[in-house]
Amino acid sequence: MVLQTETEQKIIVSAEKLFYQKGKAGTSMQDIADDAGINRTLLNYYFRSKDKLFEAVFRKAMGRFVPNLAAMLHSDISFEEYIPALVETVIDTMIENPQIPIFVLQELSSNRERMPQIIKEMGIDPVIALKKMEEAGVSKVTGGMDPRQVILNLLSLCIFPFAAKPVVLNILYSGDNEAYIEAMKERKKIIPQLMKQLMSQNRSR
Amino acid sequence: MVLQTETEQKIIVSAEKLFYQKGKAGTSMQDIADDAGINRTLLNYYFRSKDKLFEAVFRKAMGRFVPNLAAMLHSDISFEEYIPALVETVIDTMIENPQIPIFVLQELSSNRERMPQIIKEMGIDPVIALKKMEEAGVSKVTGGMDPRQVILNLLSLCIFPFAAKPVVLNILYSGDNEAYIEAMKERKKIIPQLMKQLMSQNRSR
DNA sequence: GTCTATATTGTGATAGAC
DNA sequence: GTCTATCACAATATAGAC
Repeated sequence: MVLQTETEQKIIVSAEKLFYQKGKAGTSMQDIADDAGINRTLLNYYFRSKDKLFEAVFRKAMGRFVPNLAAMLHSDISFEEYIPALVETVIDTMIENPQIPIFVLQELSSNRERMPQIIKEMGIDPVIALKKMEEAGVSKVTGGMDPRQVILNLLSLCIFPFAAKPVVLNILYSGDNEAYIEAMKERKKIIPQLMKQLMSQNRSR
Repeated sequence: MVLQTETEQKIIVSAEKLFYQKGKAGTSMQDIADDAGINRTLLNYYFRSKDKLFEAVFRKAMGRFVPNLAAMLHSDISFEEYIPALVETVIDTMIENPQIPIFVLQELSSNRERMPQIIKEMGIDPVIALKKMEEAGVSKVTGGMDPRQVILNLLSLCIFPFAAKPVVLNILYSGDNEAYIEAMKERKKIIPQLMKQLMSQNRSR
């Protein structure tokens, strides 16, 4: 994975671009070869099959987010303190590659058999994660609200505006990409504030 | 659209099911015919082409949400008061068809030319919408926070947990669909509360 | 490693019999 | 309205020359 020929890299770059935008089924090997400016059979030479090539791209995409989420779920640090850094990392990663959330979610939903397997491979054990969350004080801090709802709120606020980029950009920002990006950057400050408010609000009731 | 033969209905039902799950490119006409238990050529007889069939399914899916959102954006009622009913409607619709959000978002992102056109056709004019929002007092209520960020927060909290259902279900609810649905129903109460807190919190600063 | 040629299967769509 | 037969083409993949 570290040592790659120039051709191999060109393939990965084009495959990422097209798979992200049009999905696995919507992208042909020919499309990728054309985009990379190479012969189509080279894709098979380097990756053997479309499935294998896709898997490589998919795992690379997952790998940019899952470690961050896994770190949060397994962390011993106070959940509340962990939020700002997590939000910053996740949003920065998505600003670089806004198509990843929708890509990953779509492929997971059309491929439900492999889901649990991939999740496990990525190092997330749901049971342990929930236990750690409570140990780390999430349920105390949220004043009785199900910690899973808190996590859901955080993830929703971070990820959705990117998953829905085409709609958000068009409807709310009139197609102005600069304005959209600025708004997303602003959310790195907004979201931790909101989470803090929500959690302290709940605590005081 | 009102009077449909039995065959036509079978086609739509199967097409919805498969397009929702596997997307346009991931679904063949044969897949749909098999699922409906009819001959493949009947799809062409009734809908002329795959594009036309898909468009019918897509518009039907959009039509379940856009009117609600458009009603909110164009409404004269106080934004704050409008929230609980909107959240209830939207979440109930998604509980019925959890695959729609990811389906719509994915197809919009792989088909960016037609986007603005369809949005406009559905009766949402971004410029008017934003103006109406401010007239309706959104920016006052949010105490200076960009009203678009408020809308984004609301939509994120409502839609994301469904768009990410496969992940959420597996990681947070250990694959227990009953528990997942219960949690989603609970959000019909949680989200309006959160929004209210967020907006009054901002106002008092 | 890179190309041409080719095998095989799948796909959307239509014509025409019933 | 529904079927069979058929078309034109695109898809993945491999064998073999260079």
